[in-house]
Amino acid sequence: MNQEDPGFESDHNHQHCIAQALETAHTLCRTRHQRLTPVRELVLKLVWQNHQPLGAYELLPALADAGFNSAPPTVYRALEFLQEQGFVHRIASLNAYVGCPHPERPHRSGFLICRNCKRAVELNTHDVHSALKDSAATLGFEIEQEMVEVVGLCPDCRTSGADHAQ
Amino acid sequence: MNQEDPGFESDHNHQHCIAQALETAHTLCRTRHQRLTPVRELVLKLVWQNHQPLGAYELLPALADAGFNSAPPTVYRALEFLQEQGFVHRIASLNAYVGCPHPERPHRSGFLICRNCKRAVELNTHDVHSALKDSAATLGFEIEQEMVEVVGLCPDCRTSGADHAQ
DNA sequence: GATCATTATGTTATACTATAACAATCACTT
DNA sequence: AAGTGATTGTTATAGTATAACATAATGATC
Ligand SMILES: [Zn+2]
Ligand SMILES: [Zn+2]
Ligand SMILES: [Zn+2]
Ligand SMILES: [Zn+2]
Repeated sequence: MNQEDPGFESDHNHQHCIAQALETAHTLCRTRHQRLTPVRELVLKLVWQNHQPLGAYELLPALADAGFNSAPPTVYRALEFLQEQGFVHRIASLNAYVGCPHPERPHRSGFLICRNCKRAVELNTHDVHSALKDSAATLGFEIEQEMVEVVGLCPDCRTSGADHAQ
Repeated sequence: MNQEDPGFESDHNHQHCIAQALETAHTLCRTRHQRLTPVRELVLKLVWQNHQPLGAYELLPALADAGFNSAPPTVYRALEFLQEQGFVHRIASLNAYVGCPHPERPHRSGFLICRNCKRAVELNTHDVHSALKDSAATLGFEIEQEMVEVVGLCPDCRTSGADHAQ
């Protein structure tokens, strides 16, 4: 969303993304008097392993490997907490979860999702929100949450000729 | 989306909405050489029974009553056809389906969804799309589909004091 | 430190949503 | 009438998410 965010640039140092996300989460939890417990931290780390949204059930094996209970409620509870804190977003059209690069302030999330490589990049939705607010105001509707999920082809997949029909 | 669409006005003649939707569907199917079979027509009618999105499994009892097979594939196939023809939209955040008032031309759908009365109103997403296109262009992303789902309070539910926290 | 209330996790079961696979039937063309 | 493709019936299963209750860990209070 900011200039320094990697977007769809595939050659960034992703270990840095992960380390940064974990550190931010720790800091925010401390100031918010919330607990980033081991299982929550692990789920956050797993969600951040790459920029592709992960389904809840894809996380369970790794939880089992780490010695945690790996029944669905465990991962869903962790994901619920992480969402409440703004550390991850749920992508409804994929039933999947992805790390948020800017959890320090709550925001309306929007995503560009590549149908080929499956990466999802969070979008600055300022202008989209303005447009939505106007439309909603016309109808007298009071916005509380927005979900914007755009599917298409990322720059890498366009140039690599992956633009065959889905 | 157009001026004459009811939006959140609850006192419109909804039988007219239904009749209109069915007639439009019949006409479009004829020109498109598609078949609006009895089960498809029934599902379309059921989805249009009100302006609240309906889950697939909520349609099954009515299918059984009408003498159709009421196993899930029946309704999912009908919904798939109706979506392909643009007669209904799926709302991903609700796992639910709602009739489209303007199936005559394909369009990117957006919805305002009231968290209190559960009604969903389709939105003109022209300005939203413009904003999205700009953001996407900056990142080199090629848009193919857009999903915009906004949750909040409709005018009726705001004035009737239903604006307690969810 | 012991007590207590609160929060978090473990565990089992189940609800909800959607599709796979194959058989039977229907509709249209030849 | 026969053949072909589309549609529907049927059974089974995959995939996603939560309910309910037991147990354990945490943090505040005495
Ligand atoms: Zn990264
Ligand atoms: Zn891609
Ligand atoms: Zn209506
Ligand atoms: Zn309402």
